[in-house]
Amino acid sequence: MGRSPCCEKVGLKKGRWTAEEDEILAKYIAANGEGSWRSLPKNAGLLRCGKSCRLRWINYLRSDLKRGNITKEEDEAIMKLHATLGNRWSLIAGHLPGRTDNEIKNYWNSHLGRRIDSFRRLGLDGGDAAVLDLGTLPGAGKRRGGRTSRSAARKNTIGGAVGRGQQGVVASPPVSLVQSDHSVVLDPDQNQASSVTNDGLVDANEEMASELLCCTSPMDGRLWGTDAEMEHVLLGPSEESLAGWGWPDQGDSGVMTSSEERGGGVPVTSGQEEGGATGLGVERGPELVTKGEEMVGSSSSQAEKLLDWDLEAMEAKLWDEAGEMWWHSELQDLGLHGLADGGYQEEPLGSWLIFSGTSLGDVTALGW
DNA sequence: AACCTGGACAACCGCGAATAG
DNA sequence: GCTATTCGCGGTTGTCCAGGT
Repeated sequence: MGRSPCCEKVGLKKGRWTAEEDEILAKYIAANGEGSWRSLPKNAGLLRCGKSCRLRWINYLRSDLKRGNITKEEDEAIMKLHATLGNRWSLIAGHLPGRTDNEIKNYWNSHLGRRIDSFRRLGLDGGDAAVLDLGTLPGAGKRRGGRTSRSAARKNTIGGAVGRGQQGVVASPPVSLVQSDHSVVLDPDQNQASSVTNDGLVDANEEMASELLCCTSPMDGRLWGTDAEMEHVLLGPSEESLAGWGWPDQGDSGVMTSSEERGGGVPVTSGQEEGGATGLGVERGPELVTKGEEMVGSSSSQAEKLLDWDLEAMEAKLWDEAGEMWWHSELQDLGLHGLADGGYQEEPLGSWLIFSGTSLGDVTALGW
């Protein structure tokens, strides 16, 4: 049985609300209160769907809404809450007075998600425990519109270009792993992961903790992780650790994930699992590629897909500053230049970073 | 100066849950 | 208990705008 539309759509206005419409809606609700959204537009004299009126009121016109930029404290709260609650935006919004679920969702998609995505890309660091301040990462700070830099010219979402609006990282929040309605967070004080439900912490699983990635410190809001964890961030947990955790089995589901559509080979769940449980996306990288191993064929190709850094822009910057592509010669020194199928020919800098084990610190020391 | 591009945010859409009749 | 309706949520798309080319 199909559902009847929430309201008669013929002749109804769509798109941006005008100031006049806002005024009519606000006055009507002030006089009659919220609710009865279906009949509201007709009674108020608005050519809008009741659903649209509700959205407009909840997300924009309500007097208790807090306007203005998300504060640093709110930013940190969102990070922490998302690590625990996942994409349950309404629940997160419930902890942030004056903020709407839509606002937080948009903020996450355009700010925090990208920051974490950047962190994950930068996290292939052979050094000590990586600790990055979110505020220092790309995407931090309020900014409106406009192109950013040369790096913006190349689409840098997971697996490459995605359709407008998909915003890449949305489907795979990296800070927690979910089985059904459980998510997993890591307590930096105890260095262990805990399984979390809506009701709160329910059990700790140290074995899982050793396998799971964690990038967010719930305590101070900074990205956090040991070398091993950073490796997991980029290369993914082991097959065994994911057993029973709803890892999307390519070919079984019959539903092509967005990454599969892109041919990326890095499965990403759609975010909302069948059956109502909100599933955080789980992203797993290719097999671990160890420095010093023979780097041929699919392994190195997979590593490059995983690493999908903005290598073109990075190369350009290094070229600008160093005046030469010295990594080419280093690859030659490693005896790797010229491999037909290594993948690095298209991204020699990426290959050099992988093969040489150059760390984030090394790259940033170069001014990147 | 005109066009292109990407970021930010508002709004829409579809679905499931809850509720009313 | 069944069906229709309403509500609320999360994902997605559309639009605006400003910086880059």
